[in-house]
Amino acid sequence: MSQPKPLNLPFDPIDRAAESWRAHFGPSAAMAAVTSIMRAHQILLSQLDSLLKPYDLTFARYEALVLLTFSRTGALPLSKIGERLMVHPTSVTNTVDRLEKSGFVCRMPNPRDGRGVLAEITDKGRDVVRRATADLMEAEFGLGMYAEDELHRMFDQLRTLRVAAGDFPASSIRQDEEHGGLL
Amino acid sequence: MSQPKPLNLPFDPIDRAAESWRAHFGPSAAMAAVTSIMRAHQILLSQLDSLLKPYDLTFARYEALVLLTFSRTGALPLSKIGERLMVHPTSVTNTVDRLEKSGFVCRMPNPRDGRGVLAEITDKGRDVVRRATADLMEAEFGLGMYAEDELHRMFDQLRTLRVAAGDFPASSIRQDEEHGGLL
DNA sequence: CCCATTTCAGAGGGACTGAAATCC
DNA sequence: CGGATTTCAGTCTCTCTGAAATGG
Repeated sequence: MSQPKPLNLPFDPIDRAAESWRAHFGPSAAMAAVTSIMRAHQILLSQLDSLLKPYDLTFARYEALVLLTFSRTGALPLSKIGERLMVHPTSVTNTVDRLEKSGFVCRMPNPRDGRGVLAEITDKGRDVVRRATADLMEAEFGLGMYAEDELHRMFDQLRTLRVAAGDFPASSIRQDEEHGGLL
Repeated sequence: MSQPKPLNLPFDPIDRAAESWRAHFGPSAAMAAVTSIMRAHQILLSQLDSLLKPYDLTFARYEALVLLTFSRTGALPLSKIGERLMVHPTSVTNTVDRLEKSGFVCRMPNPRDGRGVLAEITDKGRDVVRRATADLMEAEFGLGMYAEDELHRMFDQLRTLRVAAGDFPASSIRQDEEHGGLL
């Protein structure tokens, strides 16, 4: 990932593909939607990663570091990190390896479970989170073209997909988190 | 990528992260939205890729093959493929390499430009597209939990991001493609 | 000569499998 | 013992950079 590349086509490539799709296979709103999500992901990830590059971070590593910032003691078992960030155990090991090499975390034995390992954020790690977060919020996470209520609607809309995928039960959704209405 | 993994948390990890974010850095709807897009991408890609795996295809390779199906002659210059699919030239070479090894396309010299190379879809390629497409439409591209108007709104909403990223000009958007209203 | 197209070599990140070690 | 946690080795796909070859 580097630049989001301007692309600068004279037309919408996804819309054009959707038209061809309609002609060949019949209408499929899902095809246009899924392709849009793929492209949105690519745009956002490349913007965020190039923003974080000067800090020797990727978005995945930044997320892990922020999670540690949020924890009371600044330390979490790797298994907990994987659960919260929804990534594979071996990916957590890899992420923590890189963060450790950068000096942002250090591994500690888990005093409450001899099997476990804690990743603990260092002062250097807390500092880099502060500076990187300021940059990300300034850049509005690459979503500055949306009003706040649009962002809430996007969150609500995509949550339907996450619930259907079995991430968590719909029953756990808090009432005041519903933004799809007339707000 | 393999399974979308049930995850089965008792709570929404993104919502929980958003709450912590609010407490530490102040409210940021953008953070929750961008994390949702990341997770949605992960869920959809793993579902589609595991669906396409029996056909020796990934979603990226499938997209290229479909693009060739849509072309009049069944052949396109690699540069055109990269432009339409929004991928790097070297990624196109890689994609076509794999499709060629699977026997789904073959490389031909471009009769209209000695520098160029055409990727031409084979009969075997057309056949695999037919079968894979049937599977994908049956699975509704992993978006079967949404009504059609919701999918249209999602497309419209994400198009704003793609326009802002410079993919194509807003002025090229066709009027009858607007679904954000009262449809 | 400059530019476009494509390929190749190499690096990087992320995600996965399977096997092993360690400890509950 | 079974089960959980973590690591390691290895594979895979995609993406990018830089350099080269070819031809408009």
